Amino acid sequence: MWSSLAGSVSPGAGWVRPCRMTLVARTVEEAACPAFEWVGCNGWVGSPSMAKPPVLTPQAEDFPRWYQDVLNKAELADNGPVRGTMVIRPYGYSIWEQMQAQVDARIKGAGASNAYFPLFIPESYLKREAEHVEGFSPELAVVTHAGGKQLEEPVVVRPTSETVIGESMSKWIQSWRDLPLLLNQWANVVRWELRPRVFLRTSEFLWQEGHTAHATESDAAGYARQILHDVYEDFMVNVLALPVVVGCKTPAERFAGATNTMTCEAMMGDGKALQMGTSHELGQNFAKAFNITYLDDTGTQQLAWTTSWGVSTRMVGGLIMGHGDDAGLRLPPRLAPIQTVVVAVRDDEAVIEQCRVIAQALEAAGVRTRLDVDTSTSMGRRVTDWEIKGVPVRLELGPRDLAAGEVTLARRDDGSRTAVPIDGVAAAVQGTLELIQSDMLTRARDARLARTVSVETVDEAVEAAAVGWATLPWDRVGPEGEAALGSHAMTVRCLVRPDGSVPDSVGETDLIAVVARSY
RNA sequence: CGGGCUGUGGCGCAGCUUGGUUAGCGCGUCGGUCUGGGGGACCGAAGGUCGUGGGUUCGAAUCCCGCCAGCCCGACCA
Repeated sequence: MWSSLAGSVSPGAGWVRPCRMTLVARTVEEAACPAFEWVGCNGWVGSPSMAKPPVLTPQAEDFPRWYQDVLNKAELADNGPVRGTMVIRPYGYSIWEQMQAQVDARIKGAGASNAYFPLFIPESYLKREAEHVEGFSPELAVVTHAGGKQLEEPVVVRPTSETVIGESMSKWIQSWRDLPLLLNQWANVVRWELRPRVFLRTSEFLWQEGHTAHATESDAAGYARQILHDVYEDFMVNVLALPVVVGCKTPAERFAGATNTMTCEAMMGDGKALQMGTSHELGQNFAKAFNITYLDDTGTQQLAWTTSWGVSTRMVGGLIMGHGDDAGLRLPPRLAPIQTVVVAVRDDEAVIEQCRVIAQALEAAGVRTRLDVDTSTSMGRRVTDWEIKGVPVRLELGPRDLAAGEVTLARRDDGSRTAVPIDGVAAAVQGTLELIQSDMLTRARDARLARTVSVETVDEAVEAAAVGWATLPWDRVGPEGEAALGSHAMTVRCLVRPDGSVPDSVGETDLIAVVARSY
């Protein structure tokens, strides 16, 4: 619909700003909440004594509670009746649908095709790959009874589908001509969780899981990286406006059964990290377990090399916590299900008619538009509601605007309001949407840099990661350092090269570890 | 699984210490009037087996015991 922004995807040099430890001393409150943002956005910042109580719990007061408030008041999701499950409400689901559509298009662009594999997996399948079953068994939901009697072999509800898909791959792949086999499925999966959080960690969630088989290790490695960069990083940076750090997981943090796990990590509004998506090289582990073999062009039987990769509804949580402020959600225009809302200020025939005309013009220009002529609800209430829902641009039209031939354009991201002529408003909105998209990315990147500190020791990293992220040489950490970080509820989120690029393997020298608290 | 806590209209809470007629409050919901440029005001209404089972008592939301559910904090995960 509109051209992609100029910003390049690759982080390049200078992706982390080295700075003094003094910056670390800033409290979370100071970093997250500059001043009186809670009063609303702009306009009146009345005296605190007169101010109404904030609609949402301020982030600086209680970030988890703020998150809960946003989920409720923006009508994104409820808790389900079974602990750890969630009900995704229509507005929340429309956000997910946007993610699906735009990720799916990129997946197709990478050559993969969608298919569907069963929810139920024979328990024995999981057991075929030792590390895999060990990693997942604690969180498996297992069906032992069905059809009124006990099953001969229990079936597990899929926690991920490497095993069933591996079984199909072994049937479908005979020759080198069948490779690469590039599959994807959109599905729900179940991982029984002890500490659930809506969107971030629930016992059931929605995701996309890609599974591919290749003739050579380098083909598999290349494809896993193609997905990582061209699908995930590109989507997160250019659509979600979240400047993710992309790197390799340490062996301790690897996916169960993988030989290499690569990740996109985003910083949330409270300085914690969130794993937004992963792409795995599975080596020949699953090929061996499921006998995925092919005849090469010399007639020799060979084991295939497989990959898997996924992003989930967790990204919705990342979007909320990555961009949200004390007035609620802030959606980047390219993702927003509603990009612009046209609000009629008064119950006035001419005003409402003009609103309709404007909304039609916007739709015709390809802007996802909502018309709000619910004048029985107070203006202030409607404005607040649209802000909580994070709609990027709000057009307010009342008798005063109409008389002046103007409409008031309010930006959700920075709270600014300007009058624009009604003639040509669609073009103005389109321009503003592009501006918001790039400003949100810039703001998020600056915020992350400001809270990322380069240090030299594990102890310094512990201090720095209390409020943000720390980077330090990986050879100063090692398995022992990783354990030490764990005792402070911190982890190495990923390993990157000094220039910010993704290592070929974690065995490279001079790698940098990114340390943070995480969700 | 170990430690701390909570169950009262849709949501958030008060009441319990010291038992006493009709269980309150805020938000939300519904109706109405005035309003309307940043969660408007007023009037009226609906909505509750006080988690559950037992016990004490003339009388239990309140005291005692059991059970259940949930929340927060410590080991795994997209």
